[in-house]
Amino acid sequence: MEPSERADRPVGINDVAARAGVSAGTVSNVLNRPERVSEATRRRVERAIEELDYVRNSSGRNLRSGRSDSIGLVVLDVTNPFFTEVAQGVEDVAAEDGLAVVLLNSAERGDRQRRSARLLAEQRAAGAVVMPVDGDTADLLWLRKQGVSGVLLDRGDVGPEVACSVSVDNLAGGAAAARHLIGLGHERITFLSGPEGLEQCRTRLQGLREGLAEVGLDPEAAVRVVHTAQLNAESGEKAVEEVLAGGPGRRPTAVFCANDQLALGVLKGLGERGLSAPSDLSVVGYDDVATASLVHPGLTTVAQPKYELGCAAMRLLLGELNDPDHTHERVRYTPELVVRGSTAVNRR
Amino acid sequence: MEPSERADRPVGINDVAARAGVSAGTVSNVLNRPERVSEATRRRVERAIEELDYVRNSSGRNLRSGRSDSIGLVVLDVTNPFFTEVAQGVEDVAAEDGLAVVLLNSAERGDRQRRSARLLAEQRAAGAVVMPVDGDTADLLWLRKQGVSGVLLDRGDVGPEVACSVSVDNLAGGAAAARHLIGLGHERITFLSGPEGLEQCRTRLQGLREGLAEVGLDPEAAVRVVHTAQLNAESGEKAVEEVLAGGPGRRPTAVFCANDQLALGVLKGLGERGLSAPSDLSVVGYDDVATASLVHPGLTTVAQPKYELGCAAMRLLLGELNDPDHTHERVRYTPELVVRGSTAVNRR
DNA sequence: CATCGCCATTGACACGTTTCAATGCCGCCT
DNA sequence: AGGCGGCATTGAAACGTGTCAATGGCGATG
Repeated sequence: MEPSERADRPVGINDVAARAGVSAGTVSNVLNRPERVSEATRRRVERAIEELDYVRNSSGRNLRSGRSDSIGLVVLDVTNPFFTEVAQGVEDVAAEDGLAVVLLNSAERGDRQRRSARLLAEQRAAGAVVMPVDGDTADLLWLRKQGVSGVLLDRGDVGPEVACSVSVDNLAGGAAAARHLIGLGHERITFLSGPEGLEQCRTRLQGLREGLAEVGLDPEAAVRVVHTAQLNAESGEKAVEEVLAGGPGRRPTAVFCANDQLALGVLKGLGERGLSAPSDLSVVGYDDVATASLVHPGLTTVAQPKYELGCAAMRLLLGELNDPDHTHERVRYTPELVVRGSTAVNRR
Repeated sequence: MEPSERADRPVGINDVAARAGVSAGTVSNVLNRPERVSEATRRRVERAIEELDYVRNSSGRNLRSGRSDSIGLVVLDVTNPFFTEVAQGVEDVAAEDGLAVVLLNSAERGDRQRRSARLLAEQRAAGAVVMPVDGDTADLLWLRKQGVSGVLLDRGDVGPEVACSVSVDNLAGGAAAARHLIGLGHERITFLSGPEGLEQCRTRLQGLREGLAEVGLDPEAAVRVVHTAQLNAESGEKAVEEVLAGGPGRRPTAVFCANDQLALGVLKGLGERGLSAPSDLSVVGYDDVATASLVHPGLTTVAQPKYELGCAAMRLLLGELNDPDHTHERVRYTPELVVRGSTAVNRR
């Protein structure tokens, strides 16, 4: 057996150069600007690369260029299908330009978001797509100050003078839910919200109220708000009791949840009490995650274009990276109501 | 306003050194071995770091050390909650040791798995946790040859002489499902499998057969296999027709699905035909994803310790990274059946 | 035949960090 | 007082790559 590996020292560009009988610079050219090197030597170099199993060292490369060729995607909860679908969109578009995507999970925690931002800055990431915790854009701005272009996605808000952003019109989403429920004759609606202070929830609630006001209903009287600790199914399930109990007025005939996860929890909670949607309570969710169409009855929900959201964000980022004098853009989608079985006309 | 940023050249360790009136080496020491530097200078350096907003460049650091401090996690489908829960486990354990996790999505495609492996090799990742596409461990082995320690997770198989691995006993899982269904009086069972050739599916099926044989039933007569194109809900929904049609014998009274996603699709498909589990068909899934407990009826399923799987894999990897003379281990979990409403005694 | 220009290739340097042997300083012991 | 040990700090080298001005060879042109 021949000594195929002369030493355990990793093989570098110089080893390849030696083997092919050329200089290191030429090898680098073969890798990065193949057109500048003659056919013959290019083949010799390529063979050497293959024979030595050379893989280039991106530390060296990035050090030299001052920039890495991967972008970061900071997501609020890898476990939530909404975010992973967004991630798909980002990945697919990034792949078109040969950029690698590093998926980072802030788990809705400010400290982890900060850690992620630091990591990306240390790696001199080419860019970042950030869905900020609690709409806290400080880390995004810090990243930009460090020279890492960042795009804001889905939450939070910054002026178009500082960064690109992609969002969905939560006001319109809330209003769409309102119109749907009104059309079915519901006039006492509970809004099941997440933790207090989430801008996202507040806006959807406001949309709901405005939708009610549109047809002359008094939002204050018609809607009651219940807060939960987290935007997940468990919280939704626990909240059922409080939702059903009703407010100072009567028991509600419909509930509009800030989130599909919450809504799914509510559906489960109803089942456990021998009740069900829509006969005992009409239920509307928000997001249209895959599960929404799998449960029975299907969940009526305000659908967000998740995949497109990711694509759009990545496109904006690419635009900023490639175009030297780029001007920030704001892309805003309008959500669409998807009607399934969890809502029906009010019979009370 | 003072010129807070003298130039747009990024600030490096030398700028910090100059500002603090020390050498670059000392700054490096403050960062990496603070105990070697005197209290006074340490504070001076820390102040300079803060004032200049210095963040260290990991390219330089990694170049010097020959190794990066992040590990890669190659996952089959970011969209599937099973994998994201595993990812959580990996992340949490990695965080204990200050390692960053780069989540890469192979999307069940061999070429993307290869690309991911290449990326990790180029970055000289500290290690990798790989869930191989089709059990194809070639890329894992290649990574190891490149000096990147890799742990095998959930699928595929390599001897303990080449790498650590973590898996769940699919044979036992299949048998558990079998015993449950037999106990309920089912004797004609359809196994709803994924694409042909998936080792994972084959083993679960074999477990099912062995479970039946245990009580003297003829596996060949009792179980029929239906293949789907993908392991997702859509495929499951489409397969309902074929499942219900039954084989050369009678129509089945129960279906055991290779995957919760498939099972959820089946439940939906039944509903669309005015049928339901468990009265028309008992349904058993595999994985116990969150949705399994949210649908109505709840999905009886073979639960895998997803989070623990991720933790275990990362622990093994850490062990290999820290212990110079490390010997590979094989960790194997036993799944547990979770009984919910989608299965009942056979009344036919 | 001499000169010019073109093209492929080279060689050296820069990127930002870590490491390690060498330096200088101070206090302690004899 | 002189010498020695310990400790904080320094300076230079090294990591692997990309870039760019300089080099050398070759063919074409006058």
